[in-house]
Amino acid sequence: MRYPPDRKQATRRKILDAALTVFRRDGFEGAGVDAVMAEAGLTAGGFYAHFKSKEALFAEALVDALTSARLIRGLDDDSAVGPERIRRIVAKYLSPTHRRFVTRGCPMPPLLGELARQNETVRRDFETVLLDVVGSLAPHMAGDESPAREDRGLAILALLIGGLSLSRAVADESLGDRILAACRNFIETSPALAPDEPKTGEP
Amino acid sequence: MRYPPDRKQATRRKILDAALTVFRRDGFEGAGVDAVMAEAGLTAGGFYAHFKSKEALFAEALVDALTSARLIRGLDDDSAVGPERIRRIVAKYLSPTHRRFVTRGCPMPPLLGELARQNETVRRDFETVLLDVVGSLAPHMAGDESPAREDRGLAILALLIGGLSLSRAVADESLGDRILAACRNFIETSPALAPDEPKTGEP
DNA sequence: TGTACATCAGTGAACGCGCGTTCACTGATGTAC
DNA sequence: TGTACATCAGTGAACGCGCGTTCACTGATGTAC
Repeated sequence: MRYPPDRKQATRRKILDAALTVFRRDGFEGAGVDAVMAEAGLTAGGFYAHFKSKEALFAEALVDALTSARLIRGLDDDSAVGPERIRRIVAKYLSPTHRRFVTRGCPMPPLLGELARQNETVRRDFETVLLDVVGSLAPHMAGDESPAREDRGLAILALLIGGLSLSRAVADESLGDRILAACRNFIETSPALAPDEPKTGEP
Repeated sequence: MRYPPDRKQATRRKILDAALTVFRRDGFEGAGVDAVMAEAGLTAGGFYAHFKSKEALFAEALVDALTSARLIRGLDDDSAVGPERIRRIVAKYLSPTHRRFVTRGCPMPPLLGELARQNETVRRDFETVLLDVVGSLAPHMAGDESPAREDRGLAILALLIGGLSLSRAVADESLGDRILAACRNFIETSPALAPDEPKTGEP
């Protein structure tokens, strides 16, 4: 190789990161290739040396983001195990801070609606990472049976996404925070975080 | 008045209905004024005799849809009262049928992400109807205190929206159905539908 | 070390296209007498 | 009842604009000797 591939790889990464920022802020249809490249400090023409199309970029950026989703995988909370870990993830996910910083937050709330309109290939890629994320959540769920814990993981994920989406869609910020608190509380009092035994009296 | 206003009003309604169909299917940015008017059996030019802009149409269509949201208000289940009513709404909302028919379903899952990017006026309009919807849900919630019941309504709504959104974003339909079932089950076992007393042994 | 040449990531102008919006018009529906 | 005129909802062509994509090019980074 006459030319160091590291350089090109680094630019590709920059585009991928820029894409995530811009997509989360303006949506997939709302964000232009120009805007993404400008965010990466480049011009639009060079884009096609790295990606086949805007659609291909979207798929890869989304998968990339979820693959290394520190927040939702609880990577910063790995000291905690079991329900306590879920609790911490939920607290961070449904926080006013996360509500405010769309650009650096979870890509699912701003993009899930548009994703549902994408072709099957993109959605299959997403599906794979999603199951992987749930798989990293499940072991910490209360309960014995493995499929039930995964299902609870899916439900909690749905609640996180729906709650954050709702809180961002309303105009009043304090209502937004109230929605977040309501969702946090709902999870807190759910059996997903309760002690294992289903039928025990109070101590 | 020389010209019957009923005729114009009827056309306006047709555009509003068409808009909802097209917006739910293609999103706000994805749907063109041409497509909306075609769906209504009209041509694009006539649009501006009814609405100031595409954005104004979006706001009005969304509010209109939620104002008369039969499904989520449980208007077809008014025989049931209390938790049983919530149960029925949830079962319908998180059903494979609802997952499949985006075009005639709740407008929030496909449009919430884009709504969060709209200006404050639109979001304030949405906020008002949202609180009204929650207000129609709350009285049927388990529990005594009124604000707590509203909060549970908000959380359940978030879970409905998130669950349906997730189920539509994955490629595999059976996984979609599994997500729905997981969310239904999560609500079913939550204290929101449980009997009032927090500390009672089994009968 | 120095010079000539090769590579290729990134530039920027150009393309065709579809969008939201405007506007002169048409023709069906009404009123006047 | 019939004829002339007025209204105005809806048409369809046109507009400027920004989009995704293409492509001839440039110039920095490398190799050859």
